[in-house]
Amino acid sequence: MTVTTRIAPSPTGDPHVGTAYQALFNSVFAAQNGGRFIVRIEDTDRGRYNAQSEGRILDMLDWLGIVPDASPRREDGDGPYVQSQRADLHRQYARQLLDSGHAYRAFDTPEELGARRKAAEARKDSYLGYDRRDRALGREESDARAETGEEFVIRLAAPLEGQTVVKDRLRGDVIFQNADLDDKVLLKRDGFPTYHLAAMVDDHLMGVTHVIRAEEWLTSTPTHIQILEGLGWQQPEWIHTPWLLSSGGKKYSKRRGDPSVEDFRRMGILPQALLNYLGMMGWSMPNGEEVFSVQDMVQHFSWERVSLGGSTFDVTKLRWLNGKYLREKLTPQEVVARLHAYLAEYGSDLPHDAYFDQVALMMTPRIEVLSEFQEKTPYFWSEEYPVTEKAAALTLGGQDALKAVRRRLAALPDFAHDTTDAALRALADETGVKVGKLMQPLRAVIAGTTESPGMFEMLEALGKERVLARLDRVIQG
RNA sequence: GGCCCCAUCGUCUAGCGGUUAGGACAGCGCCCUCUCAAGGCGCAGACACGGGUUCAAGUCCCGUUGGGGUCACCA
Repeated sequence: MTVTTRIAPSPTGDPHVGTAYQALFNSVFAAQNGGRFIVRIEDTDRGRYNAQSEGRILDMLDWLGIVPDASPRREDGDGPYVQSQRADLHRQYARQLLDSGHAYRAFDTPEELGARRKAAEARKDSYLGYDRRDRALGREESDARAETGEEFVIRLAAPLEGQTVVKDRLRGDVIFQNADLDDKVLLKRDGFPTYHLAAMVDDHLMGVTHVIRAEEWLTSTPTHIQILEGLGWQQPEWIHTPWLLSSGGKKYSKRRGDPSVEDFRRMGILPQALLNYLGMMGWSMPNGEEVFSVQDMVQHFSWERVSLGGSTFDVTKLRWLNGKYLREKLTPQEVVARLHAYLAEYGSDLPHDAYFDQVALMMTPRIEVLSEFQEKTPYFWSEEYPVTEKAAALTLGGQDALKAVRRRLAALPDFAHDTTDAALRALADETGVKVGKLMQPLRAVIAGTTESPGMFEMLEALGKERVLARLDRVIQG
């Protein structure tokens, strides 16, 4: 049986980092086993459905470079991969469960249920599930009431005694007492299945062999097992992955203000770096290496190396890792190409020429994320660049040095790195001042700031004409 | 509240009975240096607690505490 894994995101809003996390582990495990990884959109909650969301989730996967073997954009014989289009199938199996006695109709209205639940909470009942009152209804009565058009849901007739054991790959046997469980809704009044039914039906029909999902699903797994048993289907392997948390120790969530994948993209995080970072959340390479590719992960992945405590997402470390990719993992050509494409995507019209490459290369060790590039380089793109207070003071106080420097630079045949280097050092030597005393005012003038790339590469890039003009603009007398 | 999961530096983690408890990010210091970075070197920093088991426990067992999840006609 070929290994098949899946993610089943709900199209309710922004593409979630958790979805990317699950996509990573699911796709890596499938790839390692020569299996298939599929994406199924779970849109059975018509109330929370968001039309744009599906496309954005699929776009996110594209951007990350995670290619599903099947998805709504890549249908094969086992689809459709959009759950709402499979509702007939779900109804059919709900019916089968009903007929085999593994499920029953419940006619309680949502209002009744809500009231009873409130009462149970008020009584401080430990059992807050469905009280199973319609489970006692005879089939004839149930059929008759349904016949008259009375609305109902179909609930699982879960076993009342004994236990259900979840054989979790990561946690071992997790034992649930059936008495603690309740009869979950399988088919809602609107005729759509709940996640519980739909996911199990689809997973089975799509040949999913390993259900790899977040830990929050662990407690509903007994229900899933019971549905599978009711249908007479084989269980997949269950694997519940650890939590992704945000700084407060709470679940990582866009709603709490944590960045979405699109936010990271906008920030100028590389997809490789994001994937790498996600990979080290809860998993580590056997050799301890922290910088690794998806291919490395495919090669070395094992559940044994997954740690179970939740991991707190640290944007600072992600940024460091992203900088590492910029400096060490990407070739200079790749960096300039990525950077230019990024800037173009967000509205910049800088031409991609040799000058751009030159500036990009000298800035590479000085930025961690792509969005920092333009903020830190205004003086390369215009004669009107901001001047910091410190730089202004340096310009004012360094007039003598600036005059001397201007004279010396003006006499140079060209502004090649080595030429200006030799000239300024010679000037410092001759006048007996430290070379820094010359360079800091110069830097303040040509960059408007005291922080910049190396002086000589900067001079070479800017060129003689622009540099002298900038000096002339500030030299007084 | 019931049930379930989890627990090593601030953070991500290594450790799978015997270690001076290792690495990375962040922090701090030094070096390099024309500034800022990058880079190099170093400092500081953790086994939640209590019982067992064992010659030996961060590692195994139990309990406590703490954190999280779940108990929706949401996924």
